[in-house]
Amino acid sequence: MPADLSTHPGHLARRLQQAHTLLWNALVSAETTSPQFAVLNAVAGRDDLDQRMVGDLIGLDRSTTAEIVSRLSDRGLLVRVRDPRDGRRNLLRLTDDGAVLHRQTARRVSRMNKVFLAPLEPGEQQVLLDLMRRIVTAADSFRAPDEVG
Amino acid sequence: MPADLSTHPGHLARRLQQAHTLLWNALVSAETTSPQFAVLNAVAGRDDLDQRMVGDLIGLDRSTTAEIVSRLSDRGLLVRVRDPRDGRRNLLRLTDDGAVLHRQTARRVSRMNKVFLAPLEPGEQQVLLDLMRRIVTAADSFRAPDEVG
DNA sequence: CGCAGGTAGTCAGTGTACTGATCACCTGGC
DNA sequence: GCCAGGTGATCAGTACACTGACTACCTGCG
Repeated sequence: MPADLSTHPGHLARRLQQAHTLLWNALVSAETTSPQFAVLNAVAGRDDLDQRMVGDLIGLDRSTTAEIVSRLSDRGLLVRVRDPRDGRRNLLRLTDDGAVLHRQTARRVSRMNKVFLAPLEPGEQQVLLDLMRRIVTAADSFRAPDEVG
Repeated sequence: MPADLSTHPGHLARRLQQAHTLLWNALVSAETTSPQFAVLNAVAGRDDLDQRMVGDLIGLDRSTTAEIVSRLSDRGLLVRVRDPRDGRRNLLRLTDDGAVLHRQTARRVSRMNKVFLAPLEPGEQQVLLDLMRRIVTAADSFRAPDEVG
């Protein structure tokens, strides 16, 4: 009677993310989460991004981005500055601590990604990333079909 | 300076799940979430499962399973019965409403899965599911390395 | 200049998802 | 029969992730 969830891409995506979180906590950091790293990474080396732009870059809505930014800011990893030229925007900038943590974390993340994908052959790893990317891209254009006019 | 997240499997897994949730709300149900369906699906056609077993089947910890069960129970879709033979366990059973909803939702889910995977060729769809499954399985045995003695 | 419409941020509310602590209950050994 | 250790459920706390409502602010049109 029940359906076999191992043929359901949504279920597998959830399990995949779950496995990733587990490995992240073990090999990267238990303090800085993967979405937090995504924010640090987006802001790294730039000084003109606001929260909305960061959210767009990494695929998060405004509310969630604000929460994550607020945690990073509490930890002194980045600062929120009101844009003097546009009073609506919060410009985000890494602090020195934030830049150091970003570099350190980035190195661990790339090691972790290797372990995460290790059950697959190198060719298969590329195929997996490519197929996931194509679904995500297709869904993005489904979400905002404005580009084509 | 910043890393390219489109080569990070964890980031792609999050985006994939996000795309899935969007499509689920549009094509399956905005009331019943995917994890809620997973619980209904696990319980369907059985009468001897407790919360722990359901969580193990679908890959959820005890706390999250309890929360989801509690929401489904509030909506009258399943009942929690104390096992008379083991006072620790909550046996879960679908109500008639729950069984009807499960069947209806299952049909919509299988349609939705086709749409979700539509950007890929049929062969590629199988490859994607297989590669995701292999990572998840490998992570499961990493988590609980007891089976082999 | 002044206002209409759009935009960035925040807030409230809901729903996963986890850890760690606690309680109730069962089981096996004595 | 009792107690030590294990197990199922619950609770508190933290962190995503979304929608919808609201505020502050900018921009362009008249």
